[in-house]
Amino acid sequence: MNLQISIQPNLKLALRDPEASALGRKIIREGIVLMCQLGYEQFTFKKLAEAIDSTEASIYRYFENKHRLLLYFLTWYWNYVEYQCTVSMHNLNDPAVKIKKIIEILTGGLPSWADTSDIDKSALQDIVIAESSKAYLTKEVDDINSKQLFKPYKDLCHHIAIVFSEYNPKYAYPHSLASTVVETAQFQPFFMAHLPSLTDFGGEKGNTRKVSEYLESLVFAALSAR
Amino acid sequence: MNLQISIQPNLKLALRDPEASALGRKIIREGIVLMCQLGYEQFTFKKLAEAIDSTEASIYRYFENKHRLLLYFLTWYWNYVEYQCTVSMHNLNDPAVKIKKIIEILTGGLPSWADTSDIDKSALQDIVIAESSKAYLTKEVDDINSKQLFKPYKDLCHHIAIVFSEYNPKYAYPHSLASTVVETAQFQPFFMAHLPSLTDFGGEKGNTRKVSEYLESLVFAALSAR
DNA sequence: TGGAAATAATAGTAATACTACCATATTTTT
DNA sequence: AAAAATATGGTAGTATTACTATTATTTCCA
Repeated sequence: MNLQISIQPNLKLALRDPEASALGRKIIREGIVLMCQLGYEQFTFKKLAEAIDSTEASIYRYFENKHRLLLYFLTWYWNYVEYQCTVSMHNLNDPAVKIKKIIEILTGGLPSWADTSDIDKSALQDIVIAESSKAYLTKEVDDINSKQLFKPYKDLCHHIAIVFSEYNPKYAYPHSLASTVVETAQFQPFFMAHLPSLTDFGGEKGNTRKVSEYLESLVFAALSAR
Repeated sequence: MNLQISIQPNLKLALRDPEASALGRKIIREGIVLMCQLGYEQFTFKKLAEAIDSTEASIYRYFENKHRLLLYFLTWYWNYVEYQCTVSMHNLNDPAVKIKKIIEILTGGLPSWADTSDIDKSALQDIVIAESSKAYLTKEVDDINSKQLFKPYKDLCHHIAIVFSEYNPKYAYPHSLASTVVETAQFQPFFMAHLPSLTDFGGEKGNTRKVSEYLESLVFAALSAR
């Protein structure tokens, strides 16, 4: 089973396929680590070029700008989550069990099994938590959306919404609940680490189990109401 | 009753009180309109200076940088929401009614009654929706938090959490639910406008009633479960 | 009316976000 | 194996951003 196929990001994101060359792969591998360290705002192509012993101009031949590189990272991540969900639910029938599995995956609680890529998934997840909103909270959002670049994220939410509807076909807000859950799965760990008074979870780093429990109780309550 | 008193932002946010001078007031009034138009990334002090017929250097005497100006706007907004909540709930006893009122205010569905300020609240609300996450999704978050600059936001969430606990003292996640609701009240309208497939609400602009209904059902389900 | 403070006007710096150009290395095609 | 195409490196350069500094002028207010 080749994992690469299913997590291949949209090629429109990049000017040329970064997985097809040594330099491209270095841009992705090291880019993830560096953006995680510096944060999106402080991250620059110049710094990345220094880190991988290349030049700014060479990186620009792969990605128009750092926002596209961020989108590439996020696309990789959402495709990976989607893939994990698909595989995990392959032989599950009970929607309740499926929902629990989805939440476990979303909060990163599922140990990522070995795959062929050497992406630093922990760094990638930190990027998703801290930067993913910046993918769409921009004036370019409609333009980017019209190029289908949010498709993996929207598809994931849609598939989650379908499982919610399976559990309770009468529920009126499956898509809103799906996007709320996906967003909350990023925000609550961030709050836990930096603004703990916005949560009810102890400061123990990586207390993702608590976040899962909260989300489970929220989802099942919403889907079971009245 | 003087509204100004209760929505005075933390003075540590600004180098000098912008409400105390004509230039300062222009920075705030026009700054809100311009940041709403351009978005946080494209907004610059230089552009604002041109718009108010002043200079970059003069604006820097009021705010260290544009991130602090954004924080000032958000602080104003959260103080305003907190004030609206306080006044609205003054003679309410039923926690269920209080919760409905809070959600109505959060989604901006409550017509803002006349107050003495001439702030463009519609533009301010657009800024909150599109930019508020950028206040804390930065590597400076711990530094800013240690200066208490998120206090109004955290206080608001805390007060909402208290009302949730009033409704159901046994509920285990009042703070997480409060921050989830406040965040979702911003994200769902954004999705509605730009990524409608992430919601279950028709594209009719300003369909805040639907967002309120979704949030009400979510909150009451969560607080009433089992 | 004199002094302090605020603002304007101008200049300047380092960094960012690119674009352009050319030489060289590598890969692909024939 | 030679020729052609493509990828990369190296260097430069531009416009904009995010500031800081200096001095002159205006406004405030005691």
